[in-house]
Amino acid sequence: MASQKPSIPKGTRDFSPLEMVRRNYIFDIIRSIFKVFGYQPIETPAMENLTTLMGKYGEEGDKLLFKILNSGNYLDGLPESASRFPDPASRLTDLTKHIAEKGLRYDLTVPFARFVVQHQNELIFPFKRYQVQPVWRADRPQKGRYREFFQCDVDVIGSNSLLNEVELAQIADAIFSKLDINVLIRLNNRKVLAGIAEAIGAPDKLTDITVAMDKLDKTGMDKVTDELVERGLTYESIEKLQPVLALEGKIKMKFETLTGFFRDSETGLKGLEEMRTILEHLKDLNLKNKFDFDITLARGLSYYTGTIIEVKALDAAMGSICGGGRYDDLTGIFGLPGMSGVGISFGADRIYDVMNELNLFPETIQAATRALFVNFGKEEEKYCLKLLASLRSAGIPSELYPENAKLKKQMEYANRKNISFVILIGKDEMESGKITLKDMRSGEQKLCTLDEAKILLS
RNA sequence: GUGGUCGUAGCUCAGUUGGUUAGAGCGAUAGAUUGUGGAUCUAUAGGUCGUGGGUUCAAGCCCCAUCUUCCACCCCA
Repeated sequence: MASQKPSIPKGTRDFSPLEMVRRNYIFDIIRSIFKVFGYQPIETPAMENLTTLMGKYGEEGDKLLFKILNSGNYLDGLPESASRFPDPASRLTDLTKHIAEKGLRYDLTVPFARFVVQHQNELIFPFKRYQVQPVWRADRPQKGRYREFFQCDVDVIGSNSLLNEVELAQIADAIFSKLDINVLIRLNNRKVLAGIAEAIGAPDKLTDITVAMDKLDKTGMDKVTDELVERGLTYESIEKLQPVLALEGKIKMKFETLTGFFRDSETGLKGLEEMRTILEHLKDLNLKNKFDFDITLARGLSYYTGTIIEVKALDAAMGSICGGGRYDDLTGIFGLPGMSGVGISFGADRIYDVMNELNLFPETIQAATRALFVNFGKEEEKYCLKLLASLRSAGIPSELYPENAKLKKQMEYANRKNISFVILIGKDEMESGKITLKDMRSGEQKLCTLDEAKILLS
C-alpha cells in the first residue's frame, strides 16, 4: 500500500510534551483563579445544532462556521427547490440547510446561553460558570489566529449588578499577574458609544462609527475620518465627533467632556454612570495591572449591550488576549428573555504565544521523570518492579526501562529525557539489598538504601 | 472572502544563466567502549525536490493549477 504523507488540517496544531506542560501551566492558573472567585465548571459538546449557531455572530460569523455533513446518504430526499434560487449564494444556503444540520462551536458564549435556557430549572442564579474548551473558526490562519483554539470563559448570568464587571476585571488582573504578563485592561460601554452616535446626530450609524473609531490607535485620525466619510457619515456629524476622538489622558477629563457631550443623550449618560461605578471600584482595589476607559474600544460581538472589556499584552505585538462584555438579552433568542449576563474569554493560545515570545515560562514546570531504573535482565526486572512501586506511591515520578538494552542506550534515554537520577540494580545490589543511585547531573553515584534514596529523590 | 509569501533528508538550510549520479550541518543507527550518559573519531541508513499537469533534447530551477506555511486586510481570542 502506498504510504500517504501525514498531515493535519490547515490552522490546526499538534502539541508536544513540552508544549503541553506549558499549556497546562496556563490552564491550571486560569482554572484556579476562576475557582477562587466562586465560578463552577461546565462543558458543552464540540458540535451544536446549526440552528443554535447560525445568525448569532453576524453575517461574517456564519461564513466562519465549520459545518458538519449529515451522516448516511445526505443527498437522499434533497428537494429540487435549490434550483429555484436565482443567485448562487441563496442556492448554497438552501443546499447547506439540507445536507448539514450540525456545526462546530464558534465560541463558548452562545452554547452557554443555550445551556442556561435548557437547564434553567436546575441552575442557581446568579449562575457563575467557567468553561475551558476548544472552539473552531474557518478563518484564514495568521499570527495569533488558528482554526482550532482554546477559550477560557467566565460568565455570570442572571445579575445586573456592575459588581460582576468589577469582578471580571479583578479576575483578568489576577490571572495576568500570576502569569507575569503586563497588560492593559481597556474598558468601554456600548451605551457610551450609542450616546456618541446620538449626540452627533447619527444614531443609525452606530456600527459604522464604532468600527471606524476602533482603528484610531492603529491608523490615526485622518484615516478614521476618511472611513467615516466612506461609511456615509455627514460632515456635520464627523465635525461633532472630533472632540470625542481627541479625548486622551486622564479618566477624569474624559468624564467631564463626555458629560457635557451627552447633555441630550440619556443612553450616553447611563453608560457613563455605569463606567463611573466600575472604575471607582477598580481604583479602590489596587489592581496590579493598569486599566483605562477607552472610548475607541468598540470590539465585541453584536450582542454586547453594556460594558465592553478587552485586555492587551503591553510587551508583545499580539491582538487582544482576553475580551468580553455584557449582553442584556442573550438567552432571549432561546426563549428566556430578560436574562442579563456578563463574561470574558481568555485566549489560551494567544497567551501561550505571548509568553513564549517573552520567555515567561518558568524552567521549573518541566515535568520530567525523577528516577529511572536501569534494566539488567529478567531477575533484576522483577526485583526492581517492587522498588519502583514503592517510589511511585511515595509520589516520586519514576520508571523502569522496559527492555534489557545496552547500558549506554538506557543512560542516553535518561539523559535525553532529562531524568535527574538513575538507579542501577544488578546482582551485587540485589545481594546487598542496597541500590546504586547515580546523579545524572554531577555524575556522582553512591550505594544506599531505598529509604535513603527516597529522601534524596523527593 | 481579498492580497502577498513559503515548500529540497527526521530538523535547519545550500543547490550557479535549466545540463550527467541533488549536497552540508545537526539528529538517527551501529561500532571504537559487554555495569555507566553528555565529549571525540569511524561507518551506515535516510529524498518520487509539497502534489498534479505543461514547456524543453533536458526541470529542484521556467509556466499553470492545487494543497500547505507564514504575513497583511476584513474580522476576531
